[in-house]
Amino acid sequence: MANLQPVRGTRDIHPDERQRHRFIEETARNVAARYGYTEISTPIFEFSEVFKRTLGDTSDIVTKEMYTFEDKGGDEITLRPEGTAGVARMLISGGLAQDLPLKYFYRGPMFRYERPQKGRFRQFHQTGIELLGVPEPLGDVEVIALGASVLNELGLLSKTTLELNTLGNAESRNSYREKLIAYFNDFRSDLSEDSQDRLERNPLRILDSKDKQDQNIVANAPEFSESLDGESKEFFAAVTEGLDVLSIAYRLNSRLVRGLDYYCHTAFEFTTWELGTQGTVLAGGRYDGLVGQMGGTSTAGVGWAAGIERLAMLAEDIPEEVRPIAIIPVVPELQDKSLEIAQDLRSRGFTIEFGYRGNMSRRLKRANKLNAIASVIIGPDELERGAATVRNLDSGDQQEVSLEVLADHLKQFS
RNA sequence: GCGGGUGUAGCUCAGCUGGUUAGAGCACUAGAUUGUGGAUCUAGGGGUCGUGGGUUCAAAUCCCAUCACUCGCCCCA
Repeated sequence: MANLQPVRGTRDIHPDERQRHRFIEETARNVAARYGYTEISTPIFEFSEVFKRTLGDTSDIVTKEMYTFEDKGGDEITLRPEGTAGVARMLISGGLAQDLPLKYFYRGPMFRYERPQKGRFRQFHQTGIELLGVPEPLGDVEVIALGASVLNELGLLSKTTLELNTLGNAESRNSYREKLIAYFNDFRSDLSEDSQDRLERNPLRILDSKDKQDQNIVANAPEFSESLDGESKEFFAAVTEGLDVLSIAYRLNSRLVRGLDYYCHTAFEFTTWELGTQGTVLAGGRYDGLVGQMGGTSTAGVGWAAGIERLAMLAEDIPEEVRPIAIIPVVPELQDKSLEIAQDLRSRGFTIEFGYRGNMSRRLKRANKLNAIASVIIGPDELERGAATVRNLDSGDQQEVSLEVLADHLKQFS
């Protein structure tokens, strides 16, 4: 514990930023609700197996990014690095396969042991949706449309590009994989060190390498589209058609691949150019193989996850917190009376700040700093007449108001 | 895990090639203003110069290590 700093890659979220996060979460939750998605939450840790079995042994998440530890009972536990595996596990352990289709929304912290960077943390937050039990391309369309709606409501759709690709079904993907390996093997020694490694573990990854030399080699690599079989092509065509119907703009990107093993068919990413290298803001795809791989009855799935920190960095029009009304006793003897009034107003739904100490001037200063919209000044003179002074802190106008109608009068400020 | 940059007050930073008690603006506290905030003026509090070691008569300043942050690679939301 060095100097009471938070653990690397974790941080405190102060009120202003938490407000931004909450706005994003609530927007996503509301939009998802309109599509019929209801909120769930799964534990933030699971048996390590849950992630190992589903994410694939070759993914970086499993090989180097998991927060794994043994608990006191000797079980191997992992803090969740993403949300989908937990939802799939929930489907199986809850016996929910008979209630398909299911539509879930979730939000919460995720954990990855990575080197922190802009827009990347060891504890970060995602919000996401999962659509289970819909093998039709209409599911992909709905999921992408929902993602676009969320970005739109956040005012961020214009700052992003939707990139779209298909990984085809399992057969198509395997045959493409073989063609790629054959192709890249001829250039093996010319590939970057990273890509030589990828050739063993995850050849599709070479396609989006940022190395110049790699890109030259990739330029002539076989195209995915040539390996797609009839079913895969048809599926993808239906997805793009649906997006066209909804006028959702996309850019086909045959180099877009996914790090996680369970994806098939549709893969998509909403990317921004405003966050430097961590530009992916909302991404997902279809994962029909996941539930089966985990040991449940094979169930179709599509979904996405969005990074809340990243969205928060982009979002501009965050609604401000409710502005309080300050109650200010003019003399110490009126503290109790003021407290009663404050309590009464709070019970009626008003947001009330009660300065704790100091003379009137001091309390007004404090009210101003709290961005109070008005103050109710409780003074002996008015009180004799059963009234208080209400001051509008934006305009400076003030007037005497009978205590009986105080609450009604204050409604103009909420 | 790998490479580059940065670390001085709560915040933004100044402090030249080492030289006495380390500075500014903003913020904070108090007063001018014993029934009126946002402006102004005055006074005040606050810093182991990230941490540890080294060089030196002398280190915020030079060297090494370490930690944190940051940008990029890997990977990803």
